[in-house]
Amino acid sequence: MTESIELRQLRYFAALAEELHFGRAARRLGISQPPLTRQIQQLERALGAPLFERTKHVVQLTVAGRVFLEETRKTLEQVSRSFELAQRAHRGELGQLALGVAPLLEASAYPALEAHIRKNFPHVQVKRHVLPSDQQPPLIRNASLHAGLVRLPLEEHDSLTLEFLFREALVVIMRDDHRLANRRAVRIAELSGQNRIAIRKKFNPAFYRYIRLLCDRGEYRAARVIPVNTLPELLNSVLSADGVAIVPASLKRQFTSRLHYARLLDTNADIQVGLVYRRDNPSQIVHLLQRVIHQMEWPNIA
Amino acid sequence: MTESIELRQLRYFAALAEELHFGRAARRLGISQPPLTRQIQQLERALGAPLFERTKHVVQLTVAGRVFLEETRKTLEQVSRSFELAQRAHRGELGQLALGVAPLLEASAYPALEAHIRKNFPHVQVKRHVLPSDQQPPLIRNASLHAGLVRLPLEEHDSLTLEFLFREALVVIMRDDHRLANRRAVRIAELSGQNRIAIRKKFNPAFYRYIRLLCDRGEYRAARVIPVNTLPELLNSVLSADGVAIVPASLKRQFTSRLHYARLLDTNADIQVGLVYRRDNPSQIVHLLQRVIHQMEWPNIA
DNA sequence: TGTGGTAATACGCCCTAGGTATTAAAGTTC
DNA sequence: GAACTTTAATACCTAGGGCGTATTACCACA
Repeated sequence: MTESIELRQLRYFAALAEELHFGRAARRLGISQPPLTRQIQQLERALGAPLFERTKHVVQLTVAGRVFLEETRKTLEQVSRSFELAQRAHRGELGQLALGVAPLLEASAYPALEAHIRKNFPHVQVKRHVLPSDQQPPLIRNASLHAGLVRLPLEEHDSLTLEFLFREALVVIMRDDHRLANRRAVRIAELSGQNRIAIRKKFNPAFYRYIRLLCDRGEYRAARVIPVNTLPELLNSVLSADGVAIVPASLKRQFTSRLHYARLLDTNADIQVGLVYRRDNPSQIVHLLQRVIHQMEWPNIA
Repeated sequence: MTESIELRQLRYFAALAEELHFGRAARRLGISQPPLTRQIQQLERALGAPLFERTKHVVQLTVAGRVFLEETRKTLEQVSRSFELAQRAHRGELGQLALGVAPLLEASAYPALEAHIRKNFPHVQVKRHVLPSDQQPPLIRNASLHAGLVRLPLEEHDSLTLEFLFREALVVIMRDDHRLANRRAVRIAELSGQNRIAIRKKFNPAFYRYIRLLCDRGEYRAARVIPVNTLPELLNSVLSADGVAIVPASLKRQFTSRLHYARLLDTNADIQVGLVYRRDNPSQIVHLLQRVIHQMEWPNIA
C-alpha cells in the first residue's frame, strides 16, 4: 500500500501542489518536467486517487489532493524534526545526564552547575544522584552515571579521568555555647583536647583519611574520636556537646540553628572538588559537560 | 541534508531497530543482508551520527538511535495517515458536503437526513444552505452546492439529475377563530370565497403555479389572491384574518400559536420532495449521499 | 486556422538498489 | 589455544528505474 511510496514523491508532490505548474515545479526541484509527471502519476496510482485535475492549461488540486498536501507537509516536517532531534541527541544536547553529586554539594555547588547546564543546553535533562564520592567511580565505570561531582582525594582509577574544579573551605562546627563559639576562625591546634566527631571510615575512607591527616599535621590530638554513621548523627553529637567536627563549608547552607561555624586558619585546610568521568568518554553528553564546566563561575562556598 | 533520505531507509531502520540483528531484519524485509547494511550506512552518513553500536555479535541502538526510532515511527505513521485520509477524501468520506435545502424542510426532513449522513460518514461535515428550490439549480451547476433538497416540480435542466424522495402533505392554514377552524380536514372547494394568500410568483414560480393548478382543479375560486413577499408576511396576513394559505405541512413544526392547520382531502393535494445534483457528478461525496439517501426512512410530515 | 504553451509519451542512458560470494572479526567449544 | 560458528562488512555484478532529450497531443487564444 504505502510501501511503494518514497519521500521523493512526497517532495515532488508538495512542490507541484504549491506551483500548480509542472514546468515551474520541475525547475524548482532541479529536474526536468517528464520525470515529475511520472512520479506524480506513480503517487496517484499508489494512492488510488487523483491528486490533481489537469486540463491542459490549468493544474488544480482535487479534494483528495488538498487533504494529502496538508498531511504531506506534516510528514516532511516530521522527517526534518527526526533529523534535528537525532543530531541533537548525538551531540549530547538532548536526553538525560545522570550526574553523581557528593553529599552537601547538592545544596552548594550543584544548583549553580545545573542552572548553567540548563541555560546552555535546555533540552538536556539533568538527573542528580547524591552519593558519597568513593561510591561514584564504579557506577561511572559501568555507565550507570555519566559523570560525578566528587571530593578529592579519590583513589586513582586508570579507566577514569579526574578533573579538578575548585577548592572548598573546611570549617569546624561546635555547639553555639562552646568556649570557641565567639571565634570566627581558629587554628586546628586550638582544638586539641576536644573530642573529634567523624563519619565512620568505611563510609568514605578517602575523606576520613584526609581529615585525619589534616589534624595530625595541625597538631590536633583529639581526646577521643567519636565515630558516627550519618550526617544527622554527626550533627546530633555536636549539639549534645560531645565535641567538634571538621566538615566542608557547604554544610553551612543546610544547618545553622544552635550551631557555630569557625573557619580553619591553617594553610591547606580545604578540600578539592572535581569531576570524574570515563576516560574513553563514550557519551557525547559528557563532552558538553566538560566544555561547559570550565566556563562557569563557582559560587563562593565559605 | 534530509534531501537524500528516502522512506525505504526509514523502514529498514525501524525494522533493524526492532530486530537488532541485520540478518533477521533483512529477512523480515524480504531482502538480503548486505543491502540492509548499506542503506543503514547511508542513513547514518546523511544523519552525521551513528544509529547503532555494532560489536560483531551485538547490535544496539545508540542514544541518537533511540531518539531517531521514536521519531521515525511517527513519520511512518504519518505517511499511513496521509494515505488513509487522502483515500477517504477521494471516496467522499471526508470533507464538506454543501447541501441546498428548500425553506421549511430545514426543520422537518433535513434533520433526519443530516443525522443519517453523520451516522454513516462521521468525517463528512454537512453545510446547510436554506434556499428556495428554484434558486438551487444554478448554484449546483456552478459547483457552489453539491446537491439540493428541493420541492418539485422544478424546471428540467438537462445538466442536472432530479431524484424523487418522498411526498409531503399540503395543508391549509387559517386563524384559529376562523369558521373552518373546527375542522381537521377540508376539501379545497370548501375554501371558495376566501381570500388566498400566496408568496409572490417571482420568488418561486414553479411552486406558485403548482398551488394555483391545485386550486383550479379543486374548484377553489378565491375572492382575491393576496401576494406577499416572505413567509413571515404570509403568516401575518393569515393572523390578520385576511384569508387562508396553502402551505407544505412542514410549516407546522415551526409556527402554531393562534394558527389552525387543516389537511386537504383532495387526492394529489401534496407535493414531492427530491434531490438535485449534477448529472456528471464530479464529486464522490454526492455518490455517497445518493447511496445513503435511499436507505433512510423519512419522517412523516403531516 | 495557425501559433504558443503545456502535460504526456517514447526512448536511451546511467545510477543505484539488490543479489551472490567472500572476508573479517568476535564468540564458542573442545 | 586451535577449530568452528556466527555475523556484519566488503567486493562485484546485474537489472530496474529515475532522469534527460526529443517528440507528441491537446488546449487556448489570436
